[in-house]
Amino acid sequence: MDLTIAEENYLKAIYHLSEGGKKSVSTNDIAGEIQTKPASVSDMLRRLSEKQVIEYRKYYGLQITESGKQLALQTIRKHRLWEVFLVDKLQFAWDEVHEVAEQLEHIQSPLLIQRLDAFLNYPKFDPHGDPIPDEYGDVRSRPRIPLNEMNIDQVGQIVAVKDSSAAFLRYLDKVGAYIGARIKVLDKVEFDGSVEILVDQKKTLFMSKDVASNILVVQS
Amino acid sequence: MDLTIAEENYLKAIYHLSEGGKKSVSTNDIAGEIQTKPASVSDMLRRLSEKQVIEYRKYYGLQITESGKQLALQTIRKHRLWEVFLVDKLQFAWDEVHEVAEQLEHIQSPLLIQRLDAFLNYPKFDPHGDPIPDEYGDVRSRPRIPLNEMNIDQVGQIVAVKDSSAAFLRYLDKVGAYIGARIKVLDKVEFDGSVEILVDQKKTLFMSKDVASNILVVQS
DNA sequence: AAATTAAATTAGATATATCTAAAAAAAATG
DNA sequence: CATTTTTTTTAGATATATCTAATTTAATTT
Repeated sequence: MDLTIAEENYLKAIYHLSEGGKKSVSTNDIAGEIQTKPASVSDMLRRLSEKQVIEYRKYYGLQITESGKQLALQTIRKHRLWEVFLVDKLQFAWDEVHEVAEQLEHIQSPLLIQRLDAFLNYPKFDPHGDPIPDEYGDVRSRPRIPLNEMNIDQVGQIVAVKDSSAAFLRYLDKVGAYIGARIKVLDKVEFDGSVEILVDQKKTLFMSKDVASNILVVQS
Repeated sequence: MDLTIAEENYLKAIYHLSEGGKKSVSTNDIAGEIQTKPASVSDMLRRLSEKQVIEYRKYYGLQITESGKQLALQTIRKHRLWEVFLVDKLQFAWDEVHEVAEQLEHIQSPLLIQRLDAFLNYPKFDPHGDPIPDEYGDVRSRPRIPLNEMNIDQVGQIVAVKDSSAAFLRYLDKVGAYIGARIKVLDKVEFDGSVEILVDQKKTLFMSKDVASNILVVQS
């Protein structure tokens, strides 16, 4: 079962929305994620359903099938491997890689991905800290919590951001926070939820609850 | 002026056929090169003409424009850089790279190609010995002649093949001829044009005129 | 529960890219 | 130079992917 590029993009969006905790994925949600109109989504859902990568009942809802999930995971695997390549080998900044990886993820060649994986030394996480599924679609993710849910004096490591808009990524870069940074919570302000953290045992940083809740960490 | 992937492929084929020595490029030639039907070619020629990458007069013929040539050269540049990447970095064999490079050549990101070029150390030739155009479309190619046109006792180096079909490439590999091999012409048979060559000062090889005329060499 | 609002789908259009079959133009042949 | 053959183009169909506008279904409100 081969998917077109558009179908791959829809399926990836559906997978992300399904995993995003939401109970059901709506046509509007998908339209928002893909930057398209609900009418186009309805059309595509019918096609994806015919290809059996989703189960779909009109006006009711949809569910991604096991084979659909596997296909989505392989696309995600390719996307994240290419991101590692761009950052590690071609000196891209971690907030510049998304668009190019969106194109590269659709290249079809199992051998290419196998070799790329080896060339990059089998990375387990992409430059944003997101886990890279293996060739069987298995993801070994560490438990991650929003920074604002850590307690005072706890230490951990930034592993990802929820909102990966270029604007937010640039903001993080500017204040000196980055994926992989080791942090310690120095203080939490009760009434507004803002936090004060120590980055790499050197720099003190103050951030609003809005910002802190967008940063995901693993505790150590 | 942005081209679709199909348009890029047609334009590249037209460029190759134009450079291939032939005085005029026919609809049938293009259909053969692209693996499509003449009717589809006619349609596409109209579109390429509208986008001003070719000049086209129905039933008469076509000419690639300067801007068309530049676009084709950039696609070829990308294709060949990716081939170098696949062979040098990912251990692909030189007869395995074409299909994947056909996909990778359509990735749009000037920065990516700039960085890839640097990462590969600004290669001037691809794994088949074909020259890589620079970012301005300039190609510095060495004078190349078919192997069967060399004279007895002359020495040189294999730099490319005319017919790069997988079958032919595998044949070459099998007999021990490869891009970069240093050769010396030991004998030429007048009546059938076949040649006997010494490869890397070790191995003696006998080949028909058909094979020899498909192998391009630079003399030294 | 009827009326209103929101969400989702269908109908119909457009654009790309392809095909087969038919028609037109150019080239080759007797 | 008229006829045949080849080449090329057009006409009409199909498939993908998208849109706007209209319709249908579901959810919400009164």
